[in-house]
Amino acid sequence: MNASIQAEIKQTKPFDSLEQEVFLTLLWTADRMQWRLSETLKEHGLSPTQYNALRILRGAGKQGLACSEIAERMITRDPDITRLLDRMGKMGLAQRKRGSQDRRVVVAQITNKGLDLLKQLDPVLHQFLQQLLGEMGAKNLKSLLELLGKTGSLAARATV
Amino acid sequence: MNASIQAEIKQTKPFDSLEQEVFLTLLWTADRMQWRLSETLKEHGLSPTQYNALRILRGAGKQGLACSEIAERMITRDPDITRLLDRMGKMGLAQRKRGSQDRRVVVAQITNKGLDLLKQLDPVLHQFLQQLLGEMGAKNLKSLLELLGKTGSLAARATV
DNA sequence: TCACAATAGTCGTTATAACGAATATAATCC
DNA sequence: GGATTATATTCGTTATAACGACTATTGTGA
Repeated sequence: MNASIQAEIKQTKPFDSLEQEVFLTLLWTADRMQWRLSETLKEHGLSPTQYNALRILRGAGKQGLACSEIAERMITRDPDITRLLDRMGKMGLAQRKRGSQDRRVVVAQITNKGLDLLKQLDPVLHQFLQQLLGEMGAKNLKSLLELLGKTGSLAARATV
Repeated sequence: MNASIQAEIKQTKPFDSLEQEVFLTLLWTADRMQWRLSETLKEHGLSPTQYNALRILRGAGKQGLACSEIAERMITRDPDITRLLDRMGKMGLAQRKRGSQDRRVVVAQITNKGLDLLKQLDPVLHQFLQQLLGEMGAKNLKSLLELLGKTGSLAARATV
């Protein structure tokens, strides 16, 4: 069944264990998907990280969001939100200001330019996802989601 | 079911589509797993990329492998194998030489030091994977593998 | 209220990744 | 067989990521 993936990573030997096979296949699949995403976003001058942050800022609305909150919501962790926002500020997609109550926090907001860019990207991304995963069908996608949920909660636990 | 993942990425709004939910969950899960792996490998002075390359070189045996072959087998794509091997060479884990038939190719081999390191890491990684995924059970893992196989072959296609 | 700890970001530095151009060698095609 | 194209890798450069140390601000407890 997974002969194709095994062929893709040109693994000649069988995997050491089922767990290893799942682990490698999961990382491999995610890496290819992220690559596809970055190809798509590149045409619009964004990296996946920047797109992710922009979506988060749009979701936060006008009141904006603290840097630490942004970090928590990122799909791919980025330990240095400061410079990520620097770059996005330079591109005119986001802006920052000191918090008024707690002057330690820096609140970031999406700009109108950022909103416009996202609006332009929404149908692009929708189509991207349909092309990438639409063939799977709802039933398979739901099963996958359920299994990934179990897996992810294990990966998120601090126990390992 | 996926309430926990949704909580983890602090997504307040529901996802735009099932495809998007699967996509984000997959990337998120893989990112957390890779992070776990890098924490584990860090204690031994390796990055996931280096570990991956080292495993590939071990699999290739004594005759070694061309740089381009290594690139194809990597779980996470790395466009610059040259410098990856530079670093691993500096660490004494790998060595390179020009191919004898085709003098364009550079063949890389794992060193004894590299083999020793991997031997030391094998049980560590086995335990890591058991802790990370062992609870899932064989049935779930096999289902996950099958679904990832379908997904991955879509992501690998050059069509999108 | 004053020291001390905790929190939120920033920034200097080093390491690694990404992008292209460049080099060297091999294969191919008049 | 010489020009041309393809292949394999290297390397210069820029961008981004990772790791810590540092600053500013707030909370806390004697």
